[in-house]
Amino acid sequence: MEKIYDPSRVEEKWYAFWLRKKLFHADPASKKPAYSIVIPPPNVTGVLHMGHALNNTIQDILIRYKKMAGYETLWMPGTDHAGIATQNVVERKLAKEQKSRHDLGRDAFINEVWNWKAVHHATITSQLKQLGCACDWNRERFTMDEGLSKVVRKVFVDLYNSGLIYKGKYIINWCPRCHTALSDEEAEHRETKGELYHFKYPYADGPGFVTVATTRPETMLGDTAVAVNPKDGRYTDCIGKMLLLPLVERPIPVIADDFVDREFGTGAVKVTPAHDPNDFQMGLRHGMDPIVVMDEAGCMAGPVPKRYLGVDRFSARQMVVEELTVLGLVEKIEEHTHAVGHCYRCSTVVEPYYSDQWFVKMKPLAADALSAAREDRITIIPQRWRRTYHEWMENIRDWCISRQIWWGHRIPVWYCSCGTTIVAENAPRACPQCGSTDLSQDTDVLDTWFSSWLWPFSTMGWPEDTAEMAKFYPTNVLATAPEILFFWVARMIMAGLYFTGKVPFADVVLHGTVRDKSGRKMSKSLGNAIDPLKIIKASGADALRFSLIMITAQGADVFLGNDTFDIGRNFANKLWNAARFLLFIDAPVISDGFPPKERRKAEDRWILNKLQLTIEGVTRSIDNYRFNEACHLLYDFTWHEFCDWYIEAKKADLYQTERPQLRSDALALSGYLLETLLKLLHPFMPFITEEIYWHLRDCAWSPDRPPSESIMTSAGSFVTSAASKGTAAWPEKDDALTDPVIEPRFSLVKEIIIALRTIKSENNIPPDKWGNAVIITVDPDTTSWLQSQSALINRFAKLTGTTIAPDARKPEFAGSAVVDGNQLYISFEGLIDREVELERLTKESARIRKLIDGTKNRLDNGSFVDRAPPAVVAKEREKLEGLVRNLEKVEHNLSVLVERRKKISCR
RNA sequence: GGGCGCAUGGCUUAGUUGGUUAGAGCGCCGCGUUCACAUCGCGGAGAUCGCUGGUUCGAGCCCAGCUGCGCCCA
Repeated sequence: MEKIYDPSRVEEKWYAFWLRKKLFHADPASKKPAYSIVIPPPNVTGVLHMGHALNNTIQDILIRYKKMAGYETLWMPGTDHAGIATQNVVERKLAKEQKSRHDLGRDAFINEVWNWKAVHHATITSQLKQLGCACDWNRERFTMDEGLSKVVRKVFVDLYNSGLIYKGKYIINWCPRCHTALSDEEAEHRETKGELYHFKYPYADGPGFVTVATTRPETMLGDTAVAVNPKDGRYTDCIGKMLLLPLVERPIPVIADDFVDREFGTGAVKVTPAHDPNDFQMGLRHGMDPIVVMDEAGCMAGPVPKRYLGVDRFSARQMVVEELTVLGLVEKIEEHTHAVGHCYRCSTVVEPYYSDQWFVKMKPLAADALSAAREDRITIIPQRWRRTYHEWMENIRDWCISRQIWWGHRIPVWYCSCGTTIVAENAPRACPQCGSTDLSQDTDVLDTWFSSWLWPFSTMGWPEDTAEMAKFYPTNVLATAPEILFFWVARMIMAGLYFTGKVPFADVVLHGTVRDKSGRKMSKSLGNAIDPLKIIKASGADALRFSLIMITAQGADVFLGNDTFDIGRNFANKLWNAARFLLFIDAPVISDGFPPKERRKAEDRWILNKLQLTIEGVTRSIDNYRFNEACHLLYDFTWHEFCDWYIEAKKADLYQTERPQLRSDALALSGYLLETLLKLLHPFMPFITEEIYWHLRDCAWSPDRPPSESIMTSAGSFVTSAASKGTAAWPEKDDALTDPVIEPRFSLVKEIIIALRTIKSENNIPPDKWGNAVIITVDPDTTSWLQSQSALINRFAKLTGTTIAPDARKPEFAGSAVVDGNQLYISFEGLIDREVELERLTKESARIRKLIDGTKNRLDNGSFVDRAPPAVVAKEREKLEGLVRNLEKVEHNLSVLVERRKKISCR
């Protein structure tokens, strides 16, 4: 074993081993209880980023933990065709060759995307493997594979036949760059600085004008009215009058509508039904036909003055303002900040656009999904997101599912020249009405989420009654980011309930967003992304995973810097070296098995008790999805208990050769502790734990264990059956090894050691300098207890000896401390610095006084004594007693120092 | 405009039903390397828990208001 752990030498080997052993393969025929997760499918042409790393590590922890705990686990992997994003990527590639998708034609273009997919698909999946993900790769799915495509068509037809899918002309979000409609969720609203323009619209017949305020001058070319609030006294007289729309010279009426906000601008707004969602609604209420004045590229078109034709919408805005200025119709221009929709794929400003699209009626679907959450048939973690989910469900709007792109599931609708619309799973041969074979399929494709929302059951073979559906559906957990709560999670719940009658998962675990140190979202375009693969290369997947999970509080955002991953790297190295040390004790032979109770020493009892608490805590934390808590427990136990105290304490037994049994016991205990620890750590750090476990198995400790067994499936303990519990690989708390009595006793020893070390350190006495300590104990029980631990104290505090007695003589001049009433003294000839000691003790005395004051105040308060639970009061009294006792002794030591100083200065 | 969340040492933070001497990691200071690990060990300094008020015997934790920041939806 190398002195420094090198993950690059072991990770690949173990992943291959797991695959070879088919450890990730789920068997639907298994008798074990099922536990399943479907992966949030990453974009098929994407690359692994930190968000994926966090998301998939969480899933992997759950899967490995449950597998070890005896479940038949399925982690369903797969990828998403990501319609717009993937099409954009391939179009960009074509653009470099001076080609457009139209040059290729639809079929050739789609072919091109499939080729691209074939090349890049391996990237993301191999990266998930590098991360260590225990996915069942034999079941890997793709949203556009044959089976899933069939499900998409079936679902479309079903919803259409049930009246839940319809086609119609409505205003939708249009991306002029991607040339497609977007759903409301895909239009991101961003606060944008702009201007509020005040334009005068003159009356058609006579003098005067109405001033309207708008943020989008270019749309005025499509105005069909000006609206005011009927309750707005300023405009009462204008209602019903006609205005002459400037530039276009079209007469438009002044209408009254409650929707108009009297406070906004001038209280009069222009109405453009074809280019604003609110105006569209107003248009419907007042029977106005929308006038479309832009084309699909966002350039002015339709019934606009000729000079505007083909002008880009933002240039048109300038033109309109300039021309109205010339006409003297601009009253004023104010700065104005408002929310502007941007395409979530390309950030282009979205155009509200009136066009023919397909929609899903959401209200009927939402009702069930809402009650599922209300009735806790589904749990959202952390809980605070529940409300967000409820609110979205309650105010749900219809879902625009048609996209004017080529890459995706083509809408299964055919039109006949006779006017008949045919909605069918498979292409019809002829029109059922007229028999014509001259049919053309709808050119649009479906929103990618229209396949994603079926993911939890389409991947398992629905609508067939597959073994997978029976065993693994519904799934247990969905782990994802809150950003796609609406896009995906809510819709999956709706689809699950509607099509399978079941919520698709019991728990939704929402984790935070990965950010850089200054709080900005990590993104390629910002250039602040940390590449998880670089981290894996440098420090290993285990270091990446452990660091990430350790610093990620449940549901909270994560802030990553370049040094963040040192946590996991250093921890892995610590673990490695602890194991290396134990395995280094040459030819470890366990002659006598796991030591029975009477052979266990204080440190053994203490660490075994701590281990049981750790098993319990880690298990509970994972069950509650508090992964960082589990990491902290494991980190602290491994480093600050197992390594810092236990192994150090055990060195005495391990290095000696006189008494083989002591050595054997120490090895058996250490072996048991280490293997249990490795198992608890395995879900977080799969590679290094498997590697060390293999080293353990490979030595004399495990004569009966084949080295081919994985830590994931290795039940019980190989050290000895005495300490093994359960039949699963995941450790269970063993009540025979808990020992609550030892904890305070061992803590006292630790505190005394720390106090002695502090005296030495503060007085600048080199740690290797040996000396004698005196402990004046507080009672007989403590005396005998500490006496039994004197060897440990001497070794840890690096002392030649310690005198422990209730009436021990205290040294003439010494460094001192008080721990639980026990007085500690170390006298180093001429080395104790009086001033240092004076300062230390003064500080200590002040600290205790402060605590005493607080405690006294509480106890002097009559109502506290009367009203607080007696146990709390008793505890306070006890605390006060102890503090007073300590203070007296500290004060005494202090006074001795002061006296000495006086004497010296008198001389 | 509506909703949600956050504010704890220099930095990042834990603190799950109110009673702990408020923990940790990084950074900092001092000492230390034959005997697992310098990706290390030992010790130390550093926090009136954003502000104001309230509930309570008792508030980092509960309530209200304020300030600042973030997110979501209009």
